[in-house]
Amino acid sequence: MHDMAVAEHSVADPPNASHTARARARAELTQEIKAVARRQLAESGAPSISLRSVARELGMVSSAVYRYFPSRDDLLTALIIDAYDAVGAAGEQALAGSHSAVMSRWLRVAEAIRGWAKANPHEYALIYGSPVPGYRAPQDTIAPAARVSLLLMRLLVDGVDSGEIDTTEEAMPRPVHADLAQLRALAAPGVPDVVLSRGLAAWAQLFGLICLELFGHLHNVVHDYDAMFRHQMRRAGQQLVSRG
Amino acid sequence: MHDMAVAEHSVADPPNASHTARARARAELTQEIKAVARRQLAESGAPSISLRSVARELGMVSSAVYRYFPSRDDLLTALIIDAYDAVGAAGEQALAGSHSAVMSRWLRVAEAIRGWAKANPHEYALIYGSPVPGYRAPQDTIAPAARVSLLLMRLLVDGVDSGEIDTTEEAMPRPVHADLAQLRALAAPGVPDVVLSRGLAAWAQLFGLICLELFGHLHNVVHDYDAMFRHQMRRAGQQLVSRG
DNA sequence: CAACTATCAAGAGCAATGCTCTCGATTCTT
DNA sequence: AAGAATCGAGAGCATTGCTCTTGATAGTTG
Repeated sequence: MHDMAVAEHSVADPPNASHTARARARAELTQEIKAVARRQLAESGAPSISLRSVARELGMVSSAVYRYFPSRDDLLTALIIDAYDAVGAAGEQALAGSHSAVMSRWLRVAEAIRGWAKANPHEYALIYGSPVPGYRAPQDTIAPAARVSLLLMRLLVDGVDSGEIDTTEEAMPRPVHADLAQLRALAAPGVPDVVLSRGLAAWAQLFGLICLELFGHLHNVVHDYDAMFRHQMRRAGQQLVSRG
Repeated sequence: MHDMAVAEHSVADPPNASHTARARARAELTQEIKAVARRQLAESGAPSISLRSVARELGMVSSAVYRYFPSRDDLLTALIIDAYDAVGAAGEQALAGSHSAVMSRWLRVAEAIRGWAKANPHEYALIYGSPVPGYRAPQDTIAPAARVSLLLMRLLVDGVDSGEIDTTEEAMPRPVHADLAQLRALAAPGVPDVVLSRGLAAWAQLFGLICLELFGHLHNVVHDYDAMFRHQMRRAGQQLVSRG
């Protein structure tokens, strides 16, 4: 659908890339730049990533970096894409080859996403916190962003197929039904409105809780974050599989 | 508890404040600076608030602003406090003098908070998005921050008192119980664990959904945001008052 | 009222940033 | 082997946050 294949070099590549010495050097340096930037991100957050200090750390001059990323925002966009990919991978790995019950898979995905978020708080903030540059959502980012959402969708599809998820119909406002119908057509064939709606609720609860925790809004309220998260996600999972 | 009374001038006031001409001028200018900064915030987001441009707009030189706010971060902190206050006020006003059912009051508060968030997205991002400067949470901010949370607490207390909220006991992990017990002692006397737990779930869902919507994570998924939000909050309210 | 002190706006200045442009040198293509 | 594309380096510009000094007020105190 969207051109996700590129997503690597922000500057146009030479038409015949990939095997000349220069192309290899370029790919490597691009990676190195991202690596240094990612380290700076992890250490002190997105706002303090500076092209100049990245260049300095790599022993080159600042203007040289612009050959690889046309602007600071493009560097950030690259990091955003990688972060989406990383959290998606973390989620996927959490239930790789596991065909256990929907409920336990839900718990595993939730823990995996939160685990990644706590391990990389600044990267999490970069993608799920306030949008940093002037409200960006370049096409390149939306495909990797969807990766983790598709996990939940697959969970819903499986749960409906196996009968683990209660599909008792329920009244639904027309515009809500319209949105859910489109979502079903796009990524969750056979999943009825009620289940999709409960899925969104669980999703919001998952990311809402992580945001509240990570951004300090539960300070002095919750102390054993692990236990609270597990407990909340267990409840969320119950309400996901069987309607309340 | 915490020294919330001050919260206005970031530079120490002269001991005999408030009625000399100079003190009045200072208070006015402090407000003007905040006003201009808030406008810049609303227009183009927190990262592009610059002390220099604020000064320029007020016809003074940049160093003069430092007499009123010792650093850019202190200006931001002032805006954060005001934002917390504003969202708190919005929530309180939504159910001012209304003694209707808990369910409808919950819906009203939720709509009010989201309404404020959509009207002031950058201010919302400032307080509920990624923490901007180096992980700040000065004492001055935590009292205004609690203001909106207390709304939900009062709702829970009222609902339990009136019997509108189902209080059937439920198994609860020990550490979760410990946290909830402390929360109960602090702000929700008489509200059992189950209800507090469901309250946190509703809270997470509310802010999670607003974040997802505001930060663009529901783009191309939800189109009628109003309807979807209302629907989700209705469900959240049902699960808040009666256990699922 | 006079003397003293605290506060203020203004200006110059410093280090750092993002980004642009030019200039040789290298590398690739034809 | 000639021509074109790409590269690293350097200088430079506008902007930012912040500090320090200076001279003019406004305030307090004798």
